[in-house]
Amino acid sequence: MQQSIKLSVDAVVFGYESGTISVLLIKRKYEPFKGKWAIAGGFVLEDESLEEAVERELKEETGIEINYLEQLYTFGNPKRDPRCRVVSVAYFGLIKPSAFKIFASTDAEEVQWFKINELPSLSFDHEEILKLAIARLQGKITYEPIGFELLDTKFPFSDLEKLYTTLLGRAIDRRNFRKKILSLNILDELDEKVSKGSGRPANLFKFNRERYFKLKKEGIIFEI
Amino acid sequence: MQQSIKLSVDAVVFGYESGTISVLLIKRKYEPFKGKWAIAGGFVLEDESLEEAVERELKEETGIEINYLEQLYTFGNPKRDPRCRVVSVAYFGLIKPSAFKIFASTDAEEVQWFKINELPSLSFDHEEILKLAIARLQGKITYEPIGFELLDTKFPFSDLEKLYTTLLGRAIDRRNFRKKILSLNILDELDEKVSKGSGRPANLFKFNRERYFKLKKEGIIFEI
DNA sequence: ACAAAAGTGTTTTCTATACACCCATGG
DNA sequence: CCATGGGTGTATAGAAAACACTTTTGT
Repeated sequence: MQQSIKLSVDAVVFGYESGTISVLLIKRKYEPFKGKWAIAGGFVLEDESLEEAVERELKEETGIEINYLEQLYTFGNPKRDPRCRVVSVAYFGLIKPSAFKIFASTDAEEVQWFKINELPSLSFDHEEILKLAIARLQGKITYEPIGFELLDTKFPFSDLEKLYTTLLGRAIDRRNFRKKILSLNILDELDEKVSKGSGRPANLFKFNRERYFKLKKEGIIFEI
Repeated sequence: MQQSIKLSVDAVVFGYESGTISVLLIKRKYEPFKGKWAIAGGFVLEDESLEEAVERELKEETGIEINYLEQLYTFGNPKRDPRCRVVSVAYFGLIKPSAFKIFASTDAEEVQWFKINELPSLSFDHEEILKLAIARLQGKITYEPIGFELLDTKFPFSDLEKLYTTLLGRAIDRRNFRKKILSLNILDELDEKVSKGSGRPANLFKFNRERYFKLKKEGIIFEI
């Protein structure tokens, strides 16, 4: 049996900054879909693992290096690529946009952050992939803590609150939220304050790595 | 770039009968791992979707047709197959063993149900795949109802209770469990009884398809 | 009558939710 | 002194958990 299916990886990278969730997209330099936006990705090399492939492609096409990536889903519709049969393993990542300078190279003509409610039309079946990724992101916050990968190392509590508000798409009770999060014991309160121009300066917190990842593994039932 | 990665699908099929969870395995007819046990699977054909491929392979190798299959994870370690680079998309299925006659054919020399705590050593990285599948099965019951695919159409309530006890690996409170499940409104009580030799005969129930799948889609938070 | 499995309610405890005022700073 | 965002406690309602006896059948 001669099989000639190609294998690619794609990465949906989410970033969070000042109250909005964005996705990193590239503008394709070559056909098919030349000039159209797409999520970053490319073919897997023969001797690299899938994770190595996503990380390499992300680096090549956008300049970012990411430390949180998880497998999302594998898309194998025979017609998803007009050229030939391409099966794509999609990944899902979270970063702080401020931590990296994005720049286009290789297959990308341009790289840009798009707010998730202001997305352009996309190449291939990337809209479907993105839709699934967004659903997963929203689902995640109900069973594990989120934030470590998206916030600065030191942050005022309101940043975390705003992140959750944004992800949930609705207001949350500040007092109950604080109670809940603090009871999880994943934050360490620092002896530092930060002022945002006006108002009372906020205490800074940082995630306690160890307890954060422990809780993430165990899983929580998280009702906000 | 000339890529020669092969793509396969594998299916972990779980069955439940009289208090034990089993997995369907095949004994390999050819090298590599000839004579060793493995989960069913095989290469994806060029013009079929991944789902079509799993269903075909399952039918060919074991004789079963399954109506509940979901994608589990894609395994892409470069060394997972000794012959060449093979990336495998693993699926996860549930059936009632009683509903099908299993029989070996094509690549399988033998097909057999194995209790999940009495597994033989497996080919390739199939132990890893199975481990993940078991974890997923256990995780599933916390956020959606389980049972429709695993139990007979008519069953006494104690069957469902035993299924949960088995999946959770611990005892549960019968009264609270019954209250919880009945309040979900996914069961219809029948006007039939069944006796198991001794003891009071049990009322039979069946799943209400519509409400079961509706709830499955919505998701539940399920604490037993 | 007894062994074996089915069926059934109430109380207690915990957790989620709703809700409003004071505090610290900058201008 | 006022505008702005930060920080805090209590009361109520609802859900989960703990818990034991009665019923129906076969032998």
